[in-house]
Amino acid sequence: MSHFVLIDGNSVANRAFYALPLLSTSAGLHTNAVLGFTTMLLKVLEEMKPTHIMVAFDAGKVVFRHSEYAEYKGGRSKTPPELSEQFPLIRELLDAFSIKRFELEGYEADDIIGTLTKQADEQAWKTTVITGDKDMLQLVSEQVSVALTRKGVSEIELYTPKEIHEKYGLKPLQIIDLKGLMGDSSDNIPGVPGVGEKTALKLLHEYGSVEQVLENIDKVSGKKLQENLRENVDKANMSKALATILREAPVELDVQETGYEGYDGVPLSEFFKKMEFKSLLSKIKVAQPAAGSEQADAKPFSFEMISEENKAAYESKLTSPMALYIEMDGENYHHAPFLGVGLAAEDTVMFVPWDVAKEWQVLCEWLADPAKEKWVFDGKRDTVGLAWHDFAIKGISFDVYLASYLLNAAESNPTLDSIAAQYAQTRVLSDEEVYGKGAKRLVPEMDVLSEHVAHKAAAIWQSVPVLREQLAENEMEKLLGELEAPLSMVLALMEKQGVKVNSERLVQMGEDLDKKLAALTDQIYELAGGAFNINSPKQLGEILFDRLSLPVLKKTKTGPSTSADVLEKLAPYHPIIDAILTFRQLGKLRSTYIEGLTKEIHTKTSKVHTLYNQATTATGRLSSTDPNLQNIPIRMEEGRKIREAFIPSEDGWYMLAADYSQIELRILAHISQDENLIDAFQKGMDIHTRTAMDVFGVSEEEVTSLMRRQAKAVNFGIVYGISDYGLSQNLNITRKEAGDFIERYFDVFSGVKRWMDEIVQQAKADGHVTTLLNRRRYLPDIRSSNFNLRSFAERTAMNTPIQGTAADVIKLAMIRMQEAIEEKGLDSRMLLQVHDELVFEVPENELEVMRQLVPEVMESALSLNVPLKVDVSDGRTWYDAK
DNA sequence: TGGATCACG
DNA sequence: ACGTACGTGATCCAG
Repeated sequence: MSHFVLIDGNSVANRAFYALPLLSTSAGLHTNAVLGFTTMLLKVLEEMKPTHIMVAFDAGKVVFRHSEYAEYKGGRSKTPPELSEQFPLIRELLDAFSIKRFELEGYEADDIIGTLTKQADEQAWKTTVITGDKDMLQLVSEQVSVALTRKGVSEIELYTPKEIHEKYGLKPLQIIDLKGLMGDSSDNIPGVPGVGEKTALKLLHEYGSVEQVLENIDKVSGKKLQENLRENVDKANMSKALATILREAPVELDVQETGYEGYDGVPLSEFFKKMEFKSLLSKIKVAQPAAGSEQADAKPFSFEMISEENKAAYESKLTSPMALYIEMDGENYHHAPFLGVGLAAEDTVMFVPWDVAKEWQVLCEWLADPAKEKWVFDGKRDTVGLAWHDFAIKGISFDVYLASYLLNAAESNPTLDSIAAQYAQTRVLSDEEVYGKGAKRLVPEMDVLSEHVAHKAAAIWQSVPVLREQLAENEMEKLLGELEAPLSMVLALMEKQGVKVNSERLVQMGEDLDKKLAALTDQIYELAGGAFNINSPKQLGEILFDRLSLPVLKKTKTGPSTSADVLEKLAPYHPIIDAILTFRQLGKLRSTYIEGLTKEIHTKTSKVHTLYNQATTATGRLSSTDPNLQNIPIRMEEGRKIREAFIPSEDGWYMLAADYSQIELRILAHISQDENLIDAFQKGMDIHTRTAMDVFGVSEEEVTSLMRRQAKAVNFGIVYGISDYGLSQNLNITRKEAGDFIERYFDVFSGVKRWMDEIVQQAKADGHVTTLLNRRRYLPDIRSSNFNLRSFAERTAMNTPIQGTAADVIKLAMIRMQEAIEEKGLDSRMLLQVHDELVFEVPENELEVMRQLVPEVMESALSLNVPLKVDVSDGRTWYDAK
């Protein structure tokens, strides 16, 4: 049966460009979009086996829509030169694949594809459209499916009328009405103001089309919505017209000419060589032994199932290096049962059920042998998981999880299926596909499970050389090898060690809170004149703004805001406000920190064992979950008491906390080279007081507490990438006043101003910013013509080098600190990291040593042109280490 | 499941 | 004119 595949070339190239790090050949030619395009093509050819295939491109400047609406696509950022230069290469690529490409002066790829799918419908051909553009869903029919690329281009999601109905409750053609109502900022289609996806869907479910909605405005619920619709009838109609893909373009293409019989490996491998796609070269040889032969496909995947009986025969297969994946039942590796072990090398793939593995002496020795190199996905998970089973693992020499995160921190928490799609030939199913999700989650039968795990191991094996190549290209080998990889082993120790919790203390605090909350609840009901759910912003809003007629100062998408900063302003109007604020505060302590924390206490150890996520944040910081130990209260005294429940795990020991003082501003001083800021730190001054002196032009004695508070807010703003609006919100002053502060700040700290301008310029030129240790963050919106997107990216460009370098520094300090503890044979243990703070438990006889050693190591982690300063303190509980 | 809120740096 | 502070995670409600 025929299968016609139509590819939206511009859309796929764009997606690929922004999803992959900016790779280039040794000659400096950028190739990331080409690589993404290639990966997608190989996948489509293999999985869809098209009999006919074609790629459409936009052509010419004047698209017919422009004459209808001058702003069309006005919101779209200019194509960056790094991408433009790749289009000719993509054309070359298609020629090498012998795939027909097509463009039509004055028309977009959408319109060409729209026209061809109409013909396909008429001829009843099975057709699949590949694109990243959701608008194209309007083309779906019984004959035509649309495959949307996801996660860049590495995954595709197939839509037939059934999926569209399931997701939106709409017929494919109603996608046009959906866009007409909600608009599309990326194409600058305005839509109706105040109507987003939810409202648009509600309206369409009721009335069916834009026209029907407009005819029935009077019946629509919601006064504001009616008003918006009435005032924007023209906009809605125009938006619908703009969103409609043309299906009558003058396309003169004989579909028979797009017939596809596979590619010739010779020109393709030539092209790959030119692009320096070394890893893909091997792949096409396998896929293309003889043109046209049915046997051309890669050899079927196979692996060895290891059992008690046959294991002896595979002892010699445990080589070095080797890829290793440990499958566990669940996310939390402190508890998750082990299911099995996948192993892979050049010509071996094995699966060992855990019951077999744990009794296989040779495997356990291999795991513990530091000379046997292991390539893994998340070595911390393996290390901690195995430690709970009393097994050791040594010799982890490459971690694809960390490598993939460094190459693109925007894709947080990389999964093995997406890594495989980007860097390997083997396809790995997502865990959700194998296990199901939510209540339906189930460990599958052994045959399914073993194959899944075997694929994972094989994918790790194949990914490593590609990842190594790309890390080298981006000069991030040291960042991985000397920072993130050793850090993961330090974090493994900290997580496994855990922190002892005094649960009696928590219970006691919980009982106190229960009493106070009960009293507050009565008081609030009385003041409100009836019972309601205080935790529901909606119900609370009704009480405050309807029944008590308090003024609405701020709104959220769903109604009037009841957030703390608004309530604080309302406090003078009514006594209920203070009661609500206290209720919220205490309620948070009870639910998150008493009940939530108690649930996480490990029954055997009476400790909490957090999970540090090393591959989540865009800036390079860690995050902590289950429980989150990086947001334990400290600012308010009542909350701070929670820290009394965090205690040393050995009798007579102490908690010791050490935090960097003003690390972000010190880093700013270093990277901006601002003389004034450097001077302040070299003189060891209080930085907020010094800022107040300079900004307000007063002497140290004349700085009032208000001036210092305002200067402190300005310093925060500087680190966040300042805006007058943000500062005015924070300080409750006018925008003008905030603007004046900023101006005066930049007068005195002109080096900071210069650096901020430069870093934004640099981000625009490179498309990314970096930290001192060359951690990289891509900022695709930095060239956007959309003010909001661009401003956000600009602030990020200013903040990320600062926050990210601070993360680099403390990570380095943690590695040095663990080394120091081991070298000196100390019993003290590192327990927690809270961004700029490290917490240890320390035996009494090591207190003196640690009070010296910890600040010394932390302050010398990285040498800057201002000193780093660390404050250290200790006590019987975490609370007392203040 | 997404939004609002609030805990931390 | 636009409408925001930077980075996280947990809990609760409502649809």
